[in-house]
Amino acid sequence: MVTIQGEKNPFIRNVFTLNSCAPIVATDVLEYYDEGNMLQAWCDFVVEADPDVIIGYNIANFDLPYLIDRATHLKVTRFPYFGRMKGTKVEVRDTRFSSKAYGTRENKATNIDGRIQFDMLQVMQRDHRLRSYTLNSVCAHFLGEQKEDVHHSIITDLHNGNPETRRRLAIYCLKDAYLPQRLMDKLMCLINYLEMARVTGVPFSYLLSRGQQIKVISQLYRKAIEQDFVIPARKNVEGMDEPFEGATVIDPEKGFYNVPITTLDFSSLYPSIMMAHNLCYTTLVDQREIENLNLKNDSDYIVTPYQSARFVKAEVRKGLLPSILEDLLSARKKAKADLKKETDPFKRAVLDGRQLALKISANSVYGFTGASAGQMPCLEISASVTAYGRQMIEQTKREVESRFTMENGYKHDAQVIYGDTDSVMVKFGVDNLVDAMKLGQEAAEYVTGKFLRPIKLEFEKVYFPYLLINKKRYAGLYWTNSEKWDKLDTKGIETVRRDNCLLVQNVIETCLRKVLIDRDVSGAVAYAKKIISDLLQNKIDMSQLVITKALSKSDYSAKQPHVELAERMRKRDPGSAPTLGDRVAYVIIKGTKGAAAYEKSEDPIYVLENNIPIDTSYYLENQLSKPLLRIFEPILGDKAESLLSGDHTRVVQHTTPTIGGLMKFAVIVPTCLGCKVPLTKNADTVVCRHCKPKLGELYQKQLSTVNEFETRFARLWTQCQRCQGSLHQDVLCSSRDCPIWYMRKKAQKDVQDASAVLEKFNYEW
DNA sequence: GTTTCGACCTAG
DNA sequence: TCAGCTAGGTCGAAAC
Repeated sequence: MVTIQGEKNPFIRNVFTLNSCAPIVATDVLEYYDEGNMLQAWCDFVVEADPDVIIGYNIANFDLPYLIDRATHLKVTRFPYFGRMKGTKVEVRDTRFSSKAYGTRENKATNIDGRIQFDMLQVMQRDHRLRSYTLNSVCAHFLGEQKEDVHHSIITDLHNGNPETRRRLAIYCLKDAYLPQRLMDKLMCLINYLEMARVTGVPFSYLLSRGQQIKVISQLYRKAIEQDFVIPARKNVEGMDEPFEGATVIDPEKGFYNVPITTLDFSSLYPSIMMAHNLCYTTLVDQREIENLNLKNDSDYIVTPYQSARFVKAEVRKGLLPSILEDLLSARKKAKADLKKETDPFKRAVLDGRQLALKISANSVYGFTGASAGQMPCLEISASVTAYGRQMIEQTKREVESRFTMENGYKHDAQVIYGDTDSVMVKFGVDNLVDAMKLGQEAAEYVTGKFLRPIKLEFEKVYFPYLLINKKRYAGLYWTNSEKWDKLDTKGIETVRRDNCLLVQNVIETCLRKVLIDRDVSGAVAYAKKIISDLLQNKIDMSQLVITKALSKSDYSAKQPHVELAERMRKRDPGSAPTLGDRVAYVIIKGTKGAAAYEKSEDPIYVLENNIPIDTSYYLENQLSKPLLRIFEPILGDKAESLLSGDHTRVVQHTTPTIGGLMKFAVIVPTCLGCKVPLTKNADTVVCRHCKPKLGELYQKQLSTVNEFETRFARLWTQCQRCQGSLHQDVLCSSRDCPIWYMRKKAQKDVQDASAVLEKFNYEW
């Protein structure tokens, strides 16, 4: 039902994992035959166990509100009092959180005073960019194990079944509670969040319910009070919402470089600019103040490149922001030093995450000053920072290109081929790593000398070879020492984007590895051709073709595949349809000729259940071809075109639908049976407005298809989804010939895993 | 048929 | 008192 675990941290008494399915099952185990009694017993148990922290997966938006609702419905009036404040009722309220970084999301918030809630789903969504955030896929990603999802619609059946089905349900519930805890332990989420709360001085709950601003504000308050500053309650400045110019991205010299490309980076560029020039609210001065205080240019204050904004020097008054930044960066330095010493790969990942978090926190100080919708926007600071940054990257380019020349005794003229914000990629013209690194070191030191402390240009890595596709898009083999490369680094291209299908990601990744690591261009071409051929012959697993996109708005102006699908799913089953902020998974199915993509998107599970054919040519033309051409064109030139034509594209296998009526229905839905006009808005009417006057026979036909479909769909839970053989247990097929018989194996393993869990906690059933 | 623009996601 | 920033590529629907 619940798992309780003591934490190493002496301040946390225990951590409590919640899964609201559990009480339902517990009716058997605990002999509370009345659900109301059971809920009350659960509440009493929580009070007795007195947890400091309650964790779970999606507890904030599902389990807690569900329990409260259920108790209200059953009139268990004493239930909502499991917080630590006696007499304070636990209540659920709706909130809406909207941020550019985290997206817009409708949330429920439950107050359980005195107990921390830590929803691992929210943690995962904030800290990790994943394609899917189901417990299943997150665990597969981080723990290498998964549970089969139990569709909510069969939970009641499992419960009302027999001891065996209830046992199965109980195991699911236990795993549901156990996996979030494993996840939390392995990623050290709780510890990292506690540290973040300590560093920034915000209440723990803010870390999951609020954004970056509150953290900066909080640090600002801390520093301000030390120096007897009072922060104005709210600055109501008009015209603060005008945009300001950001960073420079140097025009790339696109192409494939089979020579070492040296990368030079400013470390923490924006924070170091703010520190170097003492930029802060407390150091900004205007003409009147300069006159009143008799300040002198250069010796007392500096003029920045943004509209001649003026700031006093640190000797006159040290700014609050620069000292906050110093704290954050020294903490990061320590994390990085620890990282160097640590050998355990997982702790390394954690330390790496921590230093990244501190870096993000430091960077968001600049973002905070530029947040026009925020509490203390100050364009003088943010725009000065970016203006300095632009000057610096330009100057760096000039310095490198003017010093490393044949005229100055070097073997070649250096050329900056690309740069973004705080980095420059330099082609020194040498053909080996040792020289490229030596020159990089020399250049970094040379350029650093041209700037104020603590601004520092660092040599970190060499790319060799390097494929520069466009601004913010490149790939290269990453070297930090000349003996062995570190990794294949890709930026911006399909391998790191989540809005492509896995097929594209894998093909591009493999081709890049073949080209950049194995130096086998013809092998890469052959591989790409093979995949294209497989795709057109339907040999690619559907899981490779699933595309996911975030549903980020509630009102869209243009039609899109994932938005239309979410709407259709809501009509089928409002309970399991994606909601605002969720990622919608879809595949593109065959439809009428010329139909738009948004008419051909479909839920992968639905497609699997109904054996709907996939539009493979869409995947070739709209998903694979352009990314492939982009990486092969710089290498092969015009010959790259041959990838997309030739014998391998000729063999096209047309799958014939195996379940006629079903198939027809599924494919026909998006268009009118009468005139083939796509049905856009009222797809549930099945016939378009144009045809409506003469429904008659056509409508009847459609209705019977609908009926047939619904009957068969309802039976799917007792039939195998592929071969229609009868299922003796849940979704396990009885026929070994069935193409999805492996599901049985998976499920068996699942039971074994869960049994091990049971044993560990000495549960008896 | 071409251009514009909204949406998504990423780089830094 | 909800909400870090700008630059930029790419895709596909809508507008022309």
